[in-house]
Parts: sequence; C-alpha cells; structure tokens
Amino acid sequence: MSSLFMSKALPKRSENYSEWYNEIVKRADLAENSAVRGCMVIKPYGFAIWEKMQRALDDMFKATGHQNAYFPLFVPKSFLEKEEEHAEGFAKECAVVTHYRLKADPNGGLMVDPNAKLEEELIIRPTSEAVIWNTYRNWIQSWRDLPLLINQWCNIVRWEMRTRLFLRTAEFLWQEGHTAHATEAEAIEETERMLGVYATFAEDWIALPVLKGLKSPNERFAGALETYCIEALMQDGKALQSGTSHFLGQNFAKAFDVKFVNKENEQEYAWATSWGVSTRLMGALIMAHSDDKGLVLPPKLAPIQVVIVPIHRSPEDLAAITAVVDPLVAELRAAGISVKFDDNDSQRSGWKFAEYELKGVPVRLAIGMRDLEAGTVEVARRDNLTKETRPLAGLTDHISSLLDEIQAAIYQKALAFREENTHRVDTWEDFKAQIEKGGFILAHWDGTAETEEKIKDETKATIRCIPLDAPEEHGKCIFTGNPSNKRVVFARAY
RNA sequence: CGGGGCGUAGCGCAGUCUGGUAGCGCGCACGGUUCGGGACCGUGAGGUCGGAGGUUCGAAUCCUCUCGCCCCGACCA
Repeated sequence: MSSLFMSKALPKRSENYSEWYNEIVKRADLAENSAVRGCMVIKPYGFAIWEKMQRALDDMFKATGHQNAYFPLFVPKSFLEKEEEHAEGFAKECAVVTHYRLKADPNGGLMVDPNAKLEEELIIRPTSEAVIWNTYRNWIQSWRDLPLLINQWCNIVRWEMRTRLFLRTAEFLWQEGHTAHATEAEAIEETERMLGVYATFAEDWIALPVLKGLKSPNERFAGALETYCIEALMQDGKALQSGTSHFLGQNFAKAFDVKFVNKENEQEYAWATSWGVSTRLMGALIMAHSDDKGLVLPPKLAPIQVVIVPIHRSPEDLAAITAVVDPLVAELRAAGISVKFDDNDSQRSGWKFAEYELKGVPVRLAIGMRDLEAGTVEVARRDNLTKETRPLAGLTDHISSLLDEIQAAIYQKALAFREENTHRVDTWEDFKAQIEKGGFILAHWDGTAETEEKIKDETKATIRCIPLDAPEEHGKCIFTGNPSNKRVVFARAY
C-alpha cells in the first residue's frame, strides 16, 4: 500500500490510471468491495447515479413500446443447455445452486444438508434468454401476439476470474430486453433501434461519444447471429464496450420451441433480439470525464446538480446567508434543478469545496458576507474548474443554461479526446507502435477469425467493432495483406 | 488457474528480520481558538494483532497448517 492512500489527493491519472480509478470510486462514495469476493456494495451516492441512468433508459424503453416484467433468478440447468452455443459460452462462469437447506453442524455452525440436494441444479442467471424463451413458448401462439417487447431490470452473476468495481463484478445490475418478432426484418430493425437508444443515451446523458458497430464473429454473444455494440474510448486509451444489442435469429425459438401461426395459417419460429446495458456504464461515466481532483458528472446524471456552500464565521452570519439562500434554493428547485445547501457547521468551506469536487457536483455556489453586501454569489464549474462572481438576480436562469452548457462541454471534450486518439493505420509496424500509445485504430482486416486471433496474441488488441457507418474503402489487411473493403476499429479493451 | 502483495483500532499504516507492557496519522467524542480552498491546540474513547495448532518462562514477531482480500496475467459485459 502506497503512501498515496494517506494523502488527501487522488493518485494521478497519468501516473497510475487503475489506482486512480479505484480510489475515485471509493473516495467519491460510489462503491466499495464487499465481504464477498468479486461483489461490490454500491453506496447511496453511486446508486443515486445508477437510478438516474435507469430512469432515463427506462423512459426510452417505454417510449419505444417496451414493458417491464420480472423473471426468476434461477435457471434450471436443462434450460441453459438447450441452446448449444449459448450453453457453451456461459458454462464456465456460472454459479450453481445444488441444495436448498442447511442444518446444524455437529462441529458447530451450519452445514449443507446432504438430504436436501436438488433434483436438478439451478444456475444463477448469467443472462435470461433461457428462462425467458421458455416462458415465451406459452405466451406466443399467433402472429397477433407479436411483437412481444419485454425488458427486465435485475441482477445477474458471472463468475469472473478477476473483477474491478463497476467494470467487471461477479454480480452486477443491468437491464435485459428480450423481444420476439414475426419476421427477421422486424427483429433486425429492433436490434438496431435499441442500439440507437443506447447510443443516444450514452451521448445525451453520459455525455459519452460512442461508436456504433458490429462485433466480429469472435466477439459475438453466445447464441447470437449478430451482435451490435457501442464502444467508447476511456482516458487511458482503452476501449470499453458499453452496451450490446443482439440479433438472435430463430436460435432460441427453436431451442425452446416457440412457434406462432402466421397469417397464412402456417407454423413459424419467432425471431428474437436481446439487448443490455449494465452498471458497467458507471465505470464508463467515471473514466470518461473525471480528473485528478475527482469525479466529473454530466449535469443530467448528477444526483446533486448545484451545491451551495455558505462562508461564515458566526451563527448570525450563517442565519443571514440562509435567509438569502432559502428562497434561491426554492427557485432553483422550481426550475427542476437539484440543489443541496450544505450548511453543516462541522466542516469548513475549503473542506466542502474539495469534497464536492471529489464527488463531481457540476456547479458550486459560494456565498459569504461579502456577497451578501454586494448581492452576488460565486459560481464555480466542476468541469473546467473556473469561477466567476455573478449577481444574485437572475441566477436561476443562468444556472439553468450553465448546466446545459456544462453537459455539452463535457461531451465535446470527450469527443475531441476520441478524435485526437483515433488513428488510421496502414502498416503492421505502425499498428504495433500505435497500439502501445492507446486509442482507436482504424485499419483494414481480412475478415478472418484467425487473423483477428493472431493480432490479439501479438498486441492484445481486439476488434472493437466494424462501424456501421464505415465507408467502402479498398485496402489490404494490416496483418496478412489480403484484400479488405473497409476499415474496422481496433483497440485494447477493458 | 499462474505470478506478486497484504491481513495489527472505523480508515491508512509502522512494529515482524533480531520474541520482552501494542504504536503512529486520519477519523471519532468533549472543550477552546479559528473560518473566502482540505484549520489548530488540549483532553479522551477505541485492539481476542485474519483463524487453528505448535515452539518458548514469554509470540503481532519463530514454525506448521488454514481462511480471506487486493494487484498483475490468462478468461470475460
């Protein structure tokens, strides 16, 4: 353990990015490691951000015609087995429930009751396709039952070898949409629509520019015919897969015998999609914008958008400040802005400034006796750390537009970063050199899994996606020299 | 699963090599002085040193076993 942990300052991004990340998560009170290996405790401040994400996403799902439902945590092993590729993909990271009862251990404590062995093991869901499609068999009979557009918010478990707060935990929270359609075209349309929803959410709410693309077959979801994804670039030059939307074809309908009668009175298998984003988005949010002073939150996701810090010596001073602040708070709230007036007397103003910077509150107002006399307030921006003194009059309108301005500025900054760190590369030498520096690399690829694998072995770089908007461009594969008709995006990834 | 590190007060650590009354900083409680960028002084509370066994007059320290966590790889959202 280094002495960094004792200091008030965070580790610097430039010196130790992953230590910076871990510390920011803990010190900003977002989450902490739990007593259970690989599982995190999401703390109230972190959960408040997640709730804002959920709210915005849920609204977007509803607006695109989806309904929420809830399916069981447990998946019978026989269900998971039914779709072969799916089973194979998830088998090695499943938690398995084998017994349903404990009993007193003669040596003290409790023991698993050997008489309580389950007839069939239950898998704690790593994803819910199996359970849901088993259910859909009963829900779908006719073309009139389609499309079936369902989402669920839940927790899932994937027994990962190595975990990191938010980015990869053994248990995590997510939403999973599972839809059934009458035609292939409709299902593909849905897959792309939801990818679009994710991209819009990432850009408009997280202020995170993302690339939309297709996964290479190697990186495809187990059981999918096509996996679409959004990929974002983090400040250390690594890519983060931030959301996926899968076109599942008829694989699950066939595995679970989900058939419907079409308008011609013929039996057909339903077409499926699934799509999800998880608490990993919290990791994306943190890594995309934050700095060496702490978290930088986009106003739309900040639990507290404006914090007001009084600067005073005596209780009388505080009372005078409060008399001015109270109506201001009311006015800001009436304008739909979330405000905290921190009149806690046990910490001094300087401490509070640092604390709210660590927590990423977008706007800080400071009001002292000087301001009271002048009818002013100090307005500080978290994103660029600038301060200015402004008149109290008309402040609410100013803050309102300032929050929009900050939201846009954070996005622009992240976009500029991505553009500066996206490179077109045409030779293998350049590729190897550039991958060490990080960022997205646009390069030609011959389309084979073997080449992709070799590139990964040599450089740790993977194909993040084949961009949907990639222009037709003839070139030679960076590795084999074989012909290619478009550039794909390579990067090292989380 | 390989490699490394670490379990001592709520948190971060020293003490372990070389066995001898369990310490420091932060935090916490109380009192006082402070207060426009992480204040200071004083007093005080807080520990089965991860667990089990062993060696010893005596173990945080030495030996054996064991449990757990973190970091770096391989694997993955």
